[in-house]
Amino acid sequence: MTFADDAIAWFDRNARDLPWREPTTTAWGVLVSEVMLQQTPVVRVEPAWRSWMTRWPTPADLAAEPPSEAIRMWGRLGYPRRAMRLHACAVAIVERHGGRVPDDLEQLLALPGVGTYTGRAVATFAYGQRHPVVDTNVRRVVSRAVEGKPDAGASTTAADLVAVEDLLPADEALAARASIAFMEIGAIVCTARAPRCTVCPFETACAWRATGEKLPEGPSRKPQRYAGTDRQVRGLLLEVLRHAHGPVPRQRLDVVWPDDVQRARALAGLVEDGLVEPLGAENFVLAGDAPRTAPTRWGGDDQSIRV
DNA sequence: AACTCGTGGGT
DNA sequence: TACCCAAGAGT
Repeated sequence: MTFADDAIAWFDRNARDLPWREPTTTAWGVLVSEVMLQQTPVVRVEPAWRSWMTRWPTPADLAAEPPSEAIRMWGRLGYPRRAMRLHACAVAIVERHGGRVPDDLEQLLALPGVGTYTGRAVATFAYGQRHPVVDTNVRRVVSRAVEGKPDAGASTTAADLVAVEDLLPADEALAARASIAFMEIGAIVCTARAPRCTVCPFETACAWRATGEKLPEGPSRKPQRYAGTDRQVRGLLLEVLRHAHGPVPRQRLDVVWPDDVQRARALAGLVEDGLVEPLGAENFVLAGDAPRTAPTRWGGDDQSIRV
């Protein structure tokens, strides 16, 4: 038996029942799930994914609306730039690929918000191709089971892709199944802090298990602060803008954070990222929500019309 | 290569 | 309580 065989056998009995794994899920549904799952736990993604797919069943549906609607629907999933990139991704899919999510890896990787992991995940899980799909779970599993090390590097390297590809069965369909199985084992069994080695399909073959499965003492990654950072301030500002119907006066943003310098920097960052647009000197809206002025056939006065 | 970018649940 | 960490991408 191999790691892949054992992983597939385990997955067949233990896989979570997630909506984006249903056979009827489209490639767009898979892509949306993968972007939402970037750094966000499954339990929070699931309801958001259902709402999103109900409102925008195809890339063209999303592309037809302004980015502001995507940012609002994103809710509190975190890292809202992902919402904007997913919108840009939908637009690109319509423009470059006629509204169909491409099945070619190079074309996938060229889409906004689609990187090394997400591109391969879509090619593999939506289209059944054979690619190494390497996320934090897979890096950890391979690091432990194959290399005997308690944890892997912080990001995916070219060497990681090669190491994982070496584990994949030659058969395309089996390789795709092994990839989702490796991820699931990392998410459910071979977890970062409290691995459940006694129920792991790799228990007897695991190189790390053989060494006594010692976890490193300190934090393996650098501490991730939040309180008091620009990220927190951006979150507070965006929360106000998400719930606003019309333009938001600067004064309403001023009250969310006392430090003028930091607040201004955070707001400028949101504008720089394209999440927020200034409207005149003293008002702000989510990207795409600016009322457009259009000429009317009744005369010269500009009239604000929502488009 | 190192850094930024949200949010919330588990321990 | 504070800290860890979660299907990463872009610069």
